Amino acid sequence: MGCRSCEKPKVHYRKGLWSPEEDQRLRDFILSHGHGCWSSVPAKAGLQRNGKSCRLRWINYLRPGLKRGIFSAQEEEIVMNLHAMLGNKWSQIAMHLPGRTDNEIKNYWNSYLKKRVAKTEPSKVNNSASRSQDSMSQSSKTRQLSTEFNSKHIEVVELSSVDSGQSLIHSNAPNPLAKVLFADWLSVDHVNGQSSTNLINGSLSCNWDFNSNSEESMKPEPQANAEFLHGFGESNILGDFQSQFEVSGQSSENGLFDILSFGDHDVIY
DNA sequence: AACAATCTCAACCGCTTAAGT
DNA sequence: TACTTAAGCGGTTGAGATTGT
Repeated sequence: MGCRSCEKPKVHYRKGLWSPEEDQRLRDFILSHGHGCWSSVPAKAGLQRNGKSCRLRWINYLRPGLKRGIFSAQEEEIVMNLHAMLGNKWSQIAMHLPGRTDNEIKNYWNSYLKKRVAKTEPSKVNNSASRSQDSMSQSSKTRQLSTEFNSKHIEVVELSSVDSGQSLIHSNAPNPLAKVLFADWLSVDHVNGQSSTNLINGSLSCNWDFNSNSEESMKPEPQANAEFLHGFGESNILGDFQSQFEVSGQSSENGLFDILSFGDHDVIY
């Protein structure tokens, strides 16, 4: 992973909250060039931030596909159930909540859900995260997690391997390209038949049906597609990717595009 | 109205892991 | 094989907002 091309200029990095200008610079840069090596992004984008800060800002705030706003009851339930099974594995929990970041889930848990759960079932909370549970009950519990977001179906990956400490994500040799691709867009990287995204002959298809009564379900920004997929330009992934989605020319005020709708919670960029 | 307490959430920190040299 | 470095993750912090007194 070492990246020789990454310069390390001795600059005094800015800290603290990001200004709208910084956001715009970072967003513009990544959408047109991709992030590549994060440590080189600040210099190239003209930002006085370190790469880590840029990466975090992108992932938690600027990245297309992020769903902001309050958690739905279904999302809450998913978080609580997954936390009961996984503990503080926020990134794994986030995989099952498209558009939510691990940071967001973590904050939501710490500020709200933890207290709520503690109030309702104190004894259960104390034990749940650290102790393995009956695998059969976990399995059935997991199936209950197949959740509908206001009639829009999301199938949650089965968690039957949690007891043994195995990865939550079923790995039927997923294509790493597709994995990165979707992880970048949506933090969803379970790319097998159990999940909502499928890998077919090296290309990526999307079966999400969050919004079956509209055409808004998946609309990656067209120009960003090509540039955003840094390092993937020579594969056929891009073409496949583009062909899978109906590309909309509609843009929002800030120059980005509607990507997803989740029931009542439309995501606007 | 003023202050304190509490809450929220963006961002930082430090550690671990993976991969390049 | 050891070293280096980027990326990822979870814990923590702190500023601003909100609520209570």
